[in-house]
Amino acid sequence: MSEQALLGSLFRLAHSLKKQTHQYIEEMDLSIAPMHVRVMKIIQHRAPCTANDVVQYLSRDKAQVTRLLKTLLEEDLIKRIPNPNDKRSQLLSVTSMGEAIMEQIEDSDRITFATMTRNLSEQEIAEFQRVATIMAQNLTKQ
Amino acid sequence: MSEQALLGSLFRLAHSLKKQTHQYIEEMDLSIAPMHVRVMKIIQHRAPCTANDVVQYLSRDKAQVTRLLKTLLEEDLIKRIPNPNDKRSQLLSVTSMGEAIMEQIEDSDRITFATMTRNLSEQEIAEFQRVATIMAQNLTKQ
DNA sequence: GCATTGTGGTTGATAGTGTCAACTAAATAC
DNA sequence: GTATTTAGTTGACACTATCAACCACAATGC
Repeated sequence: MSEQALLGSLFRLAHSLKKQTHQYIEEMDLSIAPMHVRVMKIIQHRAPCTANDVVQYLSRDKAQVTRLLKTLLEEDLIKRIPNPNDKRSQLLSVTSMGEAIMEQIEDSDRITFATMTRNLSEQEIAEFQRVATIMAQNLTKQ
Repeated sequence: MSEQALLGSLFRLAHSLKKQTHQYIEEMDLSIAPMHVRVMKIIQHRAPCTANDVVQYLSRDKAQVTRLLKTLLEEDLIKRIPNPNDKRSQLLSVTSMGEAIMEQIEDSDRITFATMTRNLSEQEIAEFQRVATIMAQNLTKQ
């Protein structure tokens, strides 16, 4: 029975987080969606990286990633240059405009994070994160 | 920075869980989706309940819930009877066929849960669940 | 070299998830 | 008893996700 409670809490948590993201994206007047933000974060964090790196990290279909990148390129939030090691792929990085947007997004994330973790201690949060990471790994590389 | 890691783990976790659900639904040859399963769990757990109860619990639009219920009714997995207290709404419950399906689903959930929580102790899991619930509440009733 | 096979990425089609707005019917407020 | 609110339905549409077919280049094997 407690499994159900856990699964339920996790889904509600993920849904609330996505909703929050959706909301602040709208307030910033960006014509992108939560998944675009996630992709930008990945690119920013692992640049220079390829579309395939994003696919691997998100465990999503490459078709979806192609489309997410297409929008981000159209919006000038990311750019890409030829990959010297492989003419089939290109290296992705965030544009200066994208960086500026990311700063705002990070601010909003901090607020969301603070809301989510209010009345929780540093230790509780750290422990939660540790276990969440283990669980995510357990499910992906089974 | 650690916020990003936490958010990332949570999203990957939720995505993996949905993917698992999708997979075992397919293996059972059910013509429903993960959200239908979640709705069935809610109805089973809180029967007799109304469509509105499901809406509240999921924090989803009532239009979506209407359509999820429609499919479940067509598939004879749930049934509904007039609500004696309110002629606008109806009381939902799981059919015996639905109950049988739910048992299989619970089995699959147990496997998923075991996979997800392998190499984690009872305490770690309990603590994780406690914090997850608090976080979900923090975000919903802000 | 050159054919075979594999990989990075794109495109089309389609299923699933989520929300908004307009509406009906019944309940509640006054 | 009219006005307002609430439960649920329907239409329209955006977002998320996957599959299959395809092209271009890379890697392998001969």
